[in-house]
Amino acid sequence: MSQFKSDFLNILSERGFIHQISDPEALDAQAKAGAITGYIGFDATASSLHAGSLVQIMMLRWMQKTGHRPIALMGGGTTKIGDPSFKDESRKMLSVEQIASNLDGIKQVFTKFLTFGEGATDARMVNNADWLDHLNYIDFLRDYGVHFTINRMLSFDSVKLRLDREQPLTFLEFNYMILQGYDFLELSRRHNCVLQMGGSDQWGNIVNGIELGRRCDQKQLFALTTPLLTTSSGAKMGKTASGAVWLNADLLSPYDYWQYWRNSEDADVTRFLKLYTEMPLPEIARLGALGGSEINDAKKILATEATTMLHGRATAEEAAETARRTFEEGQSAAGLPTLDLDLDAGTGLLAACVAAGFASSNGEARRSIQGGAIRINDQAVSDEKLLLTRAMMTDGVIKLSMGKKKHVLVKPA
RNA sequence: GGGGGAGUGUCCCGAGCGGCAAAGGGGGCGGACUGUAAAUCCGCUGGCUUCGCCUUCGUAGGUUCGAGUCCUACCUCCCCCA
Repeated sequence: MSQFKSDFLNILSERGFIHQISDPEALDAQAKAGAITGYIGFDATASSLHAGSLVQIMMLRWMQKTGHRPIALMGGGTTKIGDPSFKDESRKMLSVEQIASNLDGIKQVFTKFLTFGEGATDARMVNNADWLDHLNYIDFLRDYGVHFTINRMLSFDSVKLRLDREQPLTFLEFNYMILQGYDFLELSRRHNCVLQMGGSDQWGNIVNGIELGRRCDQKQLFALTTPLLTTSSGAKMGKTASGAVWLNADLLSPYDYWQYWRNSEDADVTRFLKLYTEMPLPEIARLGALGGSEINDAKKILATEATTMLHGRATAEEAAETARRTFEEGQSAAGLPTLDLDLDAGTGLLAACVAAGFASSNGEARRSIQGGAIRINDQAVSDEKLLLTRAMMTDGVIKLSMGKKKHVLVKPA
């Protein structure tokens, strides 16, 4: 991609955020000429965002850092519909109460990445329920429905998956892209917002908004999408076996968050450093060039920097130190998750494994033990009927582990 | 309204002459090898008080010693005709 004139696009481009831009030259010129306003929408489908949304959040942050004004749009209204883009089946409908409580959970994370306020480059948080909830159906159809043709909407790739699979695409969901387009128009009118960013799966939806802006207000709006982010082996960002990589600390501890980045694949390190940290590019290039086992140092830096972005420097360092003692010295480092159990009467090993989250049933725990996965104080155990008692404690705790990476410190209740 | 087809292990895809806890993938977890990586190989992948018992194939009934498999009704979806 050629050099841009604006800092904003240059940085996004160099760091690998850009997949497509609707009219790069014109957007670049506007961003060069003065502060622009751009937004990204977030739907409230869960009580926390996960690592998959991190790229979007970082884009908003860069936007602010380069002198522009970011808007975080909460999908209080659109979540009631559910985005069908590239989904092979419809999502369960969320209750209004559920959406409201999800929004509360999601909001907190933005304050860590953005500075909110009323100033020219202060970030705003708005909720599309503010305008979507009160739309008058007939008026809306007459004013905006005329600008959309079914012919065109059916041509979008985002709905093809559903249609090709002969899965139902309800009229409710089909309206999602219209409402998202309308959001863009509304933000452009209310906040002079000219840019919508999002994942590449959002391209179709965003372009609809651009179209609407042109037709209704003769105004040029822009789209900028990020590449679909996967790990080198093709897994989606932000999902692991044990579930999503949540950003809220009450759902995923800073230690586990640090571990997520630490376990990145070699081939991803450079890309991730660019996207998920603010480290200067020359430094990243140096780290990325490390070969063999030295790249582990780069991964530790990635983990600590990425965790710092979310949880702060001190917490990140603490997670790094806990990991260092656990993995490099093999100690039962304080800072590992702890678990209170009855050690006087003794607690069965199976129950302890379930309580520690190593297994979801006794049967699963039993199989893990038979497979040699469970260790007590770093000694493999094979007796599934074993009782955990005070006699096993060293330094007041029993270290219970599964595999190389999962450890819990058991304390007397 | 008429005709045809589909719904399988609560992660997904998907086989399944009436004997089935149900083939095979993918994914995941664990082990070996390594560098807390990748690749490769091996094991596990419904629940329990585990020599056995219990619950699973859209839902509810029925036939049968025995039903994911056959019959009936219903639900949901797809296609064709009206």
